[in-house]
Amino acid sequence: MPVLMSPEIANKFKEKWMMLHPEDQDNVSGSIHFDDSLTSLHWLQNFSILSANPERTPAFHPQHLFYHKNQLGGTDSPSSPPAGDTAATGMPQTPGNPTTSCSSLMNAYVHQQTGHYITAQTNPSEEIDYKTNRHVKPPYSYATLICMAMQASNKTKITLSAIYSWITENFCYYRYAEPSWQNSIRHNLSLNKCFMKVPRQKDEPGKGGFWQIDPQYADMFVNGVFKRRRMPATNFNTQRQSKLLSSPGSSYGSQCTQTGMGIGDFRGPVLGNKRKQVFPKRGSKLSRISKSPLLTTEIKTSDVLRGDFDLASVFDDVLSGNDSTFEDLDINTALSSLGCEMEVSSQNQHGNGYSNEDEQACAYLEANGMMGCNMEDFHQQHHHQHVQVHPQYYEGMTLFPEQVQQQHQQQHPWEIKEEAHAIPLSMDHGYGLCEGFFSEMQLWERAEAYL
DNA sequence: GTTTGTTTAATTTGAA
DNA sequence: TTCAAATTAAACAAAC
Repeated sequence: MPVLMSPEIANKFKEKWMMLHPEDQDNVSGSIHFDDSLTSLHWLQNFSILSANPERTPAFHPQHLFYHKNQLGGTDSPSSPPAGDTAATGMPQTPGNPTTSCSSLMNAYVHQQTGHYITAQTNPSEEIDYKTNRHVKPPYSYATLICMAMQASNKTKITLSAIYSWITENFCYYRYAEPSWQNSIRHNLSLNKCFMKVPRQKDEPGKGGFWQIDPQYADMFVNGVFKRRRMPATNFNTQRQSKLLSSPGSSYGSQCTQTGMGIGDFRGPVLGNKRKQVFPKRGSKLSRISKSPLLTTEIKTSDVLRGDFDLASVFDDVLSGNDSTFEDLDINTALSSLGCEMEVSSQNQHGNGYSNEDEQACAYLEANGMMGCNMEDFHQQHHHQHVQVHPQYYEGMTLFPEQVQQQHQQQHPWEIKEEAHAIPLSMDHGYGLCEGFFSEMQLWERAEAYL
């Protein structure tokens, strides 16, 4: 049985569970009881879902509803879009913008196709299959597509032609579209700071170089979704910039000031409507590694702020009976993983956690950049924690810095100047981090949907 | 000649 | 409404 604390929640949850799993009735009437002392969710009720900024909601995974893993030549391919990717331009947005709230996503994410909307909850089978539908432009930005291709390739670098191939293989639209999109891809690779070119070795045959995601900006690609557009300048960058600017040797501050460090942070600021190159171009692309904010700034961040653990998915799993057991819903264990007993990766050994939401958001973003670990490894090593993790989350999910290090060593030749160090976190710190984390993920709002 | 890569410019779109 | 991200188009050069 799940261990839920708040009696009301527990009872509601129990009712719902019993509707779905009447076979467990015996257990309930038996000796098993709701442990009210160890895994209380009372604290959840203190979180303000109103204050949570959906734009910065790190933990919600729309793939949960829409991102299916198909197999095509060993690569991942999407069907319907991660709604968090609002980078779509070819795809008409719904009046109720799917990015505006988690609950709207949860309850009635709608996708427009040929003039009518699809409600995922009511009829998920109507998801658009972009792999076969040549008429609907995938609602992914080019940057997202590039990242998808890179990620699907399971290699650290990928050629332009491979990017083309992956896109055409997995998105029918581009198979028949005018080839101008390839120009846009190239343009994106060149202009987008997130991508860096890896020159081909002299003895390496072939045309052109390789491309990879600049680890400095890897945080922009989360769970297959390229974060989009500017952060609110006032609540994201202000403190961060002051810190970064005061950080010796870091040029990050001057850069992020330009655009708020949103994804698609193209090189050079925009003056009026014209872009003007200010930063060192081409030649400096490869040298950016050394000035990565991920590697030079003081806060290496909290894993708990990563947000890739989607507690709601656990609810989903349990309620859908998707190979889950009640043990899988051991919220307490999950919370332990997230903070209450967690270790925090931080460069700043003297850090006291995060003083406000901005810091948390920044830390979260930076954490993402460091978190490229293979979740299968993670799951194997931490299965004892009873945290059921959706397979589709594996790719981007990381909770433990050692996996990051391992991953970097194994798969990413990216230069890591400084390694994150795990430091013990006190309960107070952990609680505070938990609070920040969950206020961001609007967990309560999601959990409420089940009650 | 084709592909790849860079750059500029204009336009569209979305968030604040 | 404004600003900036994202897209689109195009020109050009270098490499294959």
